[in-house]
Amino acid sequence: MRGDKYTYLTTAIDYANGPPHIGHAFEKIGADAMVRYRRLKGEQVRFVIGMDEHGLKVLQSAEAAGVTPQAWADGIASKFEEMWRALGISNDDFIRTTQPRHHRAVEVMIERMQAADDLYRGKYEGLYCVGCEAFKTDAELVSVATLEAAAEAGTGADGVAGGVHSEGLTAEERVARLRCPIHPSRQLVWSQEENWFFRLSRYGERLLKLLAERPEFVQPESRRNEIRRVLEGGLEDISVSRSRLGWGVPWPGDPEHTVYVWIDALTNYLSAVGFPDPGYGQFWPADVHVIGKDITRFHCIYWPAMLMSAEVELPRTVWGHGFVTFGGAKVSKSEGGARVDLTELVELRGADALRYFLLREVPWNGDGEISAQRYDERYTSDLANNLGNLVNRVISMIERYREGVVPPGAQTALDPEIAAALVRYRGAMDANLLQQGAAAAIELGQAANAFVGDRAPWNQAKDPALAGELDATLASLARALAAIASMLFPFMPAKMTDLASRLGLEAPLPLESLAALELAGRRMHKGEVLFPRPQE
RNA sequence: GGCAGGGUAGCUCAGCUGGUGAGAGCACACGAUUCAUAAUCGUGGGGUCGCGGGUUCAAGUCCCGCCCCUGCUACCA
Repeated sequence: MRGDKYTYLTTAIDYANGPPHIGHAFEKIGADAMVRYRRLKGEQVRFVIGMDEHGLKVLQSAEAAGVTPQAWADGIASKFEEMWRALGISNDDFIRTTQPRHHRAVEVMIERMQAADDLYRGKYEGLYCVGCEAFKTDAELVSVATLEAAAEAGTGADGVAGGVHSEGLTAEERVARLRCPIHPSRQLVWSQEENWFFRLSRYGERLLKLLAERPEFVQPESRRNEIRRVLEGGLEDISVSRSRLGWGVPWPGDPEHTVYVWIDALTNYLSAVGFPDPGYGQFWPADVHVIGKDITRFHCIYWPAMLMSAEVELPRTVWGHGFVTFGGAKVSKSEGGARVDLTELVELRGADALRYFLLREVPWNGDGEISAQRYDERYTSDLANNLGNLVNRVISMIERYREGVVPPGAQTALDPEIAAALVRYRGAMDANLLQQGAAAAIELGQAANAFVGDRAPWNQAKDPALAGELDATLASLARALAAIASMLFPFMPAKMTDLASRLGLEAPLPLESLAALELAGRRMHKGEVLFPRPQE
């Protein structure tokens, strides 16, 4: 219907001020599962991940490390790319905001927005921290009273969480009462600078209309309701340039300014597919922007408004996933995730087990809690006992009773269960409910295990008159394993490719081919235990 | 403070527009089985369904009040 249009799926680009942690990984793993599922359905997919490398924090990190900001960004970017390779993330491209192709796209966006008369020079004023060389918002500030309390408690300023409510206070009151937690001894300055502004206020009605006509634009629903509330409250124009910050895309025609984060970072989704060259239409509009729920506003308000202004088609959906918490602590991208070392977690049981665990444990449309104990339990019960053991016992029996070759066999009671599991699986995966998709596969494993008990193939094998029954038992079980290999491939690409090869297949089969699957004649081999039980 | 969502077995959660004895998975106990990774299958114990009122023949399921948790409340990404 859409010709050879690719399915285009993106993740948020990560900010280059620190190494990757589990919050970054959760998002990429989930997005990768969505991508691999779509490929399994036969879609041609473009999957892009990237880095946001401009801005103050990158500059500061680079200075602290004594390197140029570009060198700093290069280092961080390579760490991220290494991690994505280690986790089996199948992105086709890695866009970086310091690349020339991105600068070009940003410039064109600005030119178009300018042509629409949506950009103007205005004054931005607010509390400015001289130490940080940056304006600060309420969310980034603490009150003097809070600092004093912390000092009394002996915890110091480091542990103080930001976040104040200063609406209604005069500039003088704000200066007197609020401090930057990074530079608590310095007074903030009420300052102003001339910036470029985007007439976001023009787009409120059109955005409300967008939500009404295309509710799927913001998913899941809980995120959509939040966005609607913001829109109903009315929009103000936003400043989109900075004059005191050098590290960014120079503002076209006004090189004293650099492009501030919104137009810069969000435009990556276009620059990665070649915008403004006409070929970008092969990929654009994006089918799904996968993002963390904390940045839905930027993707569901700023971004579509910018695209409307520039007369570029809007993405189809924005998916705002939730967060992983570890022992109650948020481990999102912006919180550091210091309590869980991602590299250690990958090494513990391998990338595939981690991918499975996260997506099985944390709903893709909400938050979830993980722990080391939980990982143990989930791995042992789902992967080692249920699935791994099933693979082992089925292939063992085929080797023992049929020389390792799948016999031709009639349908059994298990086959309708395979079909039913596939229906549930597709329903869940099409709705991006990855957790439920994984559950459907494991439930099929449980059904297959129960089926083995019911049929007792070891008894069928003792009576030559039951040879046909035994054939049917083994053939059905083989079909179940092939189905599971495909269903779990988006979650565990390496392990399921391994499983497929043990089943005599080159790779997990496309979903379409599972309906009328015939494996007779395939030679199976058991191999090493697929998911070893944790050693005690 | 306002808005939104949530508080159901030890843990993670299903329970849609009110109605047969309140469920699943994991964990635990017992039984069965031997193809298999001390794995598997079956059975069972265990819950004042946040608290207090109310509507109704009947309420986790509706209404009111309260307590607790989470998210959002716009220019950090």
